Amino acid sequence: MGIKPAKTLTLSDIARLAGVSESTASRALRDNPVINAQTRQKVQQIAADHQFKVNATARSLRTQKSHTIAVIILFDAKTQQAITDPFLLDILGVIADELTRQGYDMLLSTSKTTDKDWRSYYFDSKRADGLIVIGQGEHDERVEQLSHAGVPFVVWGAASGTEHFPVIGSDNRQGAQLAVTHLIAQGCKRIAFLGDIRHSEIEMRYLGYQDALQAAGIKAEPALQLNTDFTAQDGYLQTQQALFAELGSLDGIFAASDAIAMGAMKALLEHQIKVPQQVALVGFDDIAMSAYCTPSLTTVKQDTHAGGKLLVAQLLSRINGGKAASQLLPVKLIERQSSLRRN
Amino acid sequence: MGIKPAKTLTLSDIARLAGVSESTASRALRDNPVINAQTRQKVQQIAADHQFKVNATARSLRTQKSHTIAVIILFDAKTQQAITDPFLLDILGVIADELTRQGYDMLLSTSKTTDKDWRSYYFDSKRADGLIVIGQGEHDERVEQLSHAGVPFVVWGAASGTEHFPVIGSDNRQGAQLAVTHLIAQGCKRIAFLGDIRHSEIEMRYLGYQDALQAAGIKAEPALQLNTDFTAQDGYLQTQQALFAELGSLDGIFAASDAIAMGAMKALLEHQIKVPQQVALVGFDDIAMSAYCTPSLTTVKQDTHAGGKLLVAQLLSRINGGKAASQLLPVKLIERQSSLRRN
DNA sequence: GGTGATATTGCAATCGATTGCAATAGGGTT
DNA sequence: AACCCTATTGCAATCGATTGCAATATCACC
Repeated sequence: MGIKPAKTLTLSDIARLAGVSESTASRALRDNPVINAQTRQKVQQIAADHQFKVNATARSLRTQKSHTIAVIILFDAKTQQAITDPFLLDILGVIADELTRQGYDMLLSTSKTTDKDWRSYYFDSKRADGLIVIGQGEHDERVEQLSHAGVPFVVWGAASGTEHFPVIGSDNRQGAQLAVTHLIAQGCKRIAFLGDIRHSEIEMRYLGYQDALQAAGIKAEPALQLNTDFTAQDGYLQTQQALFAELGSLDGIFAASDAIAMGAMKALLEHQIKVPQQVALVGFDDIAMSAYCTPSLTTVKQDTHAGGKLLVAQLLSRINGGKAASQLLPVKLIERQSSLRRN
Repeated sequence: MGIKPAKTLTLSDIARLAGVSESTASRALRDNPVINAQTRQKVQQIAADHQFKVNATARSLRTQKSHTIAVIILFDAKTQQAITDPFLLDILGVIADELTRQGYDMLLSTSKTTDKDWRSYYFDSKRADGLIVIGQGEHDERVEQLSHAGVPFVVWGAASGTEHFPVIGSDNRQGAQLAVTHLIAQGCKRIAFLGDIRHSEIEMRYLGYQDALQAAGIKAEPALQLNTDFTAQDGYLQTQQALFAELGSLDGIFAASDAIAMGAMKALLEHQIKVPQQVALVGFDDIAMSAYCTPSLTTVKQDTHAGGKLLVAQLLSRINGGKAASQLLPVKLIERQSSLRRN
């Protein structure tokens, strides 16, 4: 409709147009019942006609609420590349939708960028009312510090039980146990673990791996635990390089993420090792691609939908003066071709 | 260090502590050279000691700049699930890092959530100084409207040449042509196209597909163009369902994204069709997983790094009163197993 | 007609930082 | 000693919306 200079309107413009005071206009727009119904409608009509939007900045300043949540994605200092695991996208999407549904905006940042002081940067500066931290990294002290600073925040990760902040996450230990028990049931005797146990979540998965072995009376071999970054590339390299010596006798792999598993699968197939006949393989996450590689990947499905919603719910509760509690989400084993031998 | 009540400090507190006026304190913190060096240092020292951070809201209100960019991810009305393609994560990560490097915050939203009026919501409300729109969807009118509203924004997508806003994107047509020419060089004669040509980017890829066929003197068969969503699932289903009749004679597939390609590959392999011997396959994007499926996927690599940086650079230039121009980024064919027959 | 209750509306302060302009203090010059 | 210049600093207005409290209007009821 032609180019408008589009000098943005302010509340006072709307008030003037409606012939009322700014206070009345403000109250009318916020549906304050104390305002006469006719007045309210008139003001709202005029505001709508002019596409007026309250200046979020001014409102935030006055109300001391930003209605914004900062989401911080932590990841390896080592991998240090941009966020990369598809699993992150999953949960990020859920969080984004859920926050919007609740009337909050989402400020996104990666740990790479926001170097040090999230508290100051996001909270003290009033950029955000609260924080969602995804992944604890290698036991990041920054997270622990936050809890001493009175900042409302929740973490996606693995609770150790000793931390002073709410942690929402999958039951990693249980999931790993399911996975490895399944491998054992398929006849595997020597099962490798691919993952970096310095991450709390992975550590839990490692414990679950050990639980399953122990329950089956199999002795865990430390040589079969291979530190592996969260990438298909490293899954490939580790499998290739480190497992070489073991390949003859290895008959199962539990990878701490689907991306890692796919890398491992590539390495196995490249060496003409049959999956699952010679080596059975299970991943973790159930990213979209897992069902579509060949053979399709058995994996432990995390309920990202529930997780994202819960993160948001707990954080908002915390912001509104309530309590937020840690919570463990159930996981589910998805059996596919990469581990099913009888099929 | 114990729990501090942590009443957030304001500039006036800092000023008082330093024994200067608020104006002096403000100027000192902003390194205004008019302030005496000693005074400046003293104020900065005190601010640092108390971990003081300027209230971003108040600053924004006063300066009329939010130093925030809204990133909007558009996607299918149909698929309507949360953002899902790994490719998005790639470019999103680059944009996030680049914005932070430039001192901007990033507000993220998906089209699902922000229903209609981004202009009002993000710009008029002063939530953001500018917008980055990723993907044009099925020729979204909202994008065109933005350009008439004086909002600084840039789009990741495909330029048609007629739009009134800057579009940054890969040379999709050229990329598709490379891919399909490569397939033809591998001996393919009947090549299918998987992708939804209602998206401008995909439309360009389709044109490139036709270019290559034409250059080789092969007649394009409309029946071989299959509308396919951006998911492995739909790639699988389309390949399975629609290509059935053609499978005997089909010898090549060009998928408009790697995710689609992986779904297609699954369908092919499931039906014992040898890739690449019977059907050669090429994707688009070069997501991380493409190198690690089996056979590994030949694909057209988009330069997300350059793209993200360019989007940010152009937008900031536009915000600072300069011009922003559309730009086409070169792409590269990455040859892998899924299409290499002679190897 | 008087009085108190109720429904609406407006005044003015406030959120915290920034900045144009005025004020002050030294310093140098003649 | 008078005067101008420069270097620093402070005063006060401003950004736009919200909200406690006061003001006014309206109405019912005795």
